[in-house]
Amino acid sequence: MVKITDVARHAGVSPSTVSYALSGKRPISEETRQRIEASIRELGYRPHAGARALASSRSNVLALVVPLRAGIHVPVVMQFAVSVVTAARRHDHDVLLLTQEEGEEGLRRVADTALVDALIVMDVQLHDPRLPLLRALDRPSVLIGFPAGPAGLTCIDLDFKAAGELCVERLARLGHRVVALVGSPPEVYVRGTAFAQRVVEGFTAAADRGGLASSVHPCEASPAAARRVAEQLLREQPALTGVVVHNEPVLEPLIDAFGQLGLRVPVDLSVTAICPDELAENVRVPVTSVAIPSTEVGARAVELLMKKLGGTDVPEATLLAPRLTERASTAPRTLTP
Amino acid sequence: MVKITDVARHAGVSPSTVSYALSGKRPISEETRQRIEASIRELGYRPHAGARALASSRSNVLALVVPLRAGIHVPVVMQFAVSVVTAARRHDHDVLLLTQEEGEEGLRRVADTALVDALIVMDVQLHDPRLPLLRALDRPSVLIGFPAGPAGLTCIDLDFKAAGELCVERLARLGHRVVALVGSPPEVYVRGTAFAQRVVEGFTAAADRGGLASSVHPCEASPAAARRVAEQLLREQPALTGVVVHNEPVLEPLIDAFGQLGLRVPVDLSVTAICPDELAENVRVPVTSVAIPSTEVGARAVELLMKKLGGTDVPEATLLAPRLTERASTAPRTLTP
DNA sequence: TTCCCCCGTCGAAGCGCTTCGACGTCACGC
DNA sequence: GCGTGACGTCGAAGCGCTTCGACGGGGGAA
Repeated sequence: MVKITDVARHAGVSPSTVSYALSGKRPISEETRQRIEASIRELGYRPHAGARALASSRSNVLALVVPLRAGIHVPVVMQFAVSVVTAARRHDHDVLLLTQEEGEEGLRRVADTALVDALIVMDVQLHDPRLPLLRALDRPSVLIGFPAGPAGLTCIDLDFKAAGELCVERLARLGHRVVALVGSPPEVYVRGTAFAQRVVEGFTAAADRGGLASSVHPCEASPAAARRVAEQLLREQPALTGVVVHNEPVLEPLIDAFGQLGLRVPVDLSVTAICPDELAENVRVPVTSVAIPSTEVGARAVELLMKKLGGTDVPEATLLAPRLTERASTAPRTLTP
Repeated sequence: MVKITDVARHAGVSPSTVSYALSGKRPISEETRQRIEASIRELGYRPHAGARALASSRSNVLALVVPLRAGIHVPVVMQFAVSVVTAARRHDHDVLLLTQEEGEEGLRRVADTALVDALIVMDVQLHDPRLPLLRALDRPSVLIGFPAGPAGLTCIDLDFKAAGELCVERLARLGHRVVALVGSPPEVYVRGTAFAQRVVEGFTAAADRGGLASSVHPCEASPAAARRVAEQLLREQPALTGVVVHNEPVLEPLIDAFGQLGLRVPVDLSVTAICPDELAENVRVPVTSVAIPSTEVGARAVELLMKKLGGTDVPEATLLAPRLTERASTAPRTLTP
């Protein structure tokens, strides 16, 4: 293994000079720097991560805690993880993958052993048991999602409430007066996943504001459940013409079910969704949707963390404005005379 | 921060004794060990990962390289990643997440800086540019998937060839004489992804062996492409009664398309698939399938790596036998008189 | 009883890097 | 012309842990 002393000897300088040339923490003459860089290349030098971490008390590793639970859409998680890794690399950091399963103990472990410098936590619950720990930890963290009491924490997410509102407003502007929300599986609400609830809030608020009749229907992530919900909607709200879907796996089955029940999208029924663009585009009828900007959230989370590591203050809350893309699943309400 | 010397003082022993008590590399009397463990708990001691890595030249971190490409089924990757993390934790290791994008340079970096002790590489291509590097690296690695020349490497995967055979044999036993394989998107074959090709090999070999008429059809991952393939199959092989699908996103759309073309599954057409059980179970018609055992592959990959790290020899190739689960999509061929 | 060896523990020497203080040199201002 | 910084570099002191060699003591073999 080639070490910093080898480089130093080869370049005719002291090890500390090599270190400073690498870190830029002290001025080094252009000429010396060139010589050092040449030696590094020639010898193929790579600083030892452990030694560096020990001496500098910085590991240049971020922890990313991913959820495993039922009812969350896996591709979104993956896309998010990839964007975190990519963003982290831009800042010369790596990413350690932790599962939710490890829980608080896992967070404490990687933080206390100085394995990581900072943490990103996904799938935050309204009353997440990890919150006190994250507040107490000496390492900065960023949460994806908003808990009930976000004070003292840094949180970022799509503004799901605004997303819910946006979907309803879109339908209202198209003339729809009776709308329904097909939401996440019941267990997601039961455990208090913030984003699911916020969609409901936004949906309901916008419907009330606009004087629309509305209802909310949690739905299991199966085609059969989708079918049941479709039947129920028809039975209970025969005047229904607008549906908002916030449940990825059910989007396509639901549209199919409506079709089989004699409701054509968008002729008889307009559908909007909150889901990844990729999904919205690949349904039989491309769906007007608010995108889940996982890539942007991931990148922004890393930026926030880097600022915090650098000692800069960052806002406690970052809400990304929803953007709705018009596709083929929405149309003005057909007025029945 | 509480360090090993603090624990040592508190327990009335020397730091080295604490270290040995922790690692078990030298015998420590039961009584002393108890005292040390009590001190550790009381003081909340956690060994500093960097210091440990520096002194022991073991970071206790594994690198996991995940693919990002088109045509691979994301939930499988995620499930695999989670199983690697879980298995690694059982061996007191953590997992560093790398993206394919980082390429060879990324592998070299984490290996040469001693950030990781070993590597797991997913989505190996037949002529993967990373192979020479992996052979040359001083750290052990395990590949998920088999390249063209696996000598000197440790590889593990589902036996996709056997899986292809199994699907055909099942159809043959049910009396089907004309079969087709709907495979991965063309680009997957173009770039030489081994597992896709092996399915084709197995499929073709078994069909030939059984004297079945067969054809192979790569297929884009979109409902429209599925529909086109279905139409093409009907046109070109009117006697077709058995289909093997190795393309997750297309499984359901394909069955739908057949339905719309007047072919009922399994009455007119038997379908088997190679895909995650979770998907096979959630199609309109639950599909008889060979599962992709991502969880098992992940866990086994970690075990292999641990053995290699421990100096034990491991087999170069580990092929997991395919297992077919009978569901509703297969039936004996209806003999037309 | 004596010798030897093994058990349990200690002390010290690093692992490879960063960082702090120090020092010489040069340019600039007064 | 001399003080005063700033610049560029060096040496040494760790960072917290593991590990090697050593050593005292006790038990078994001879």
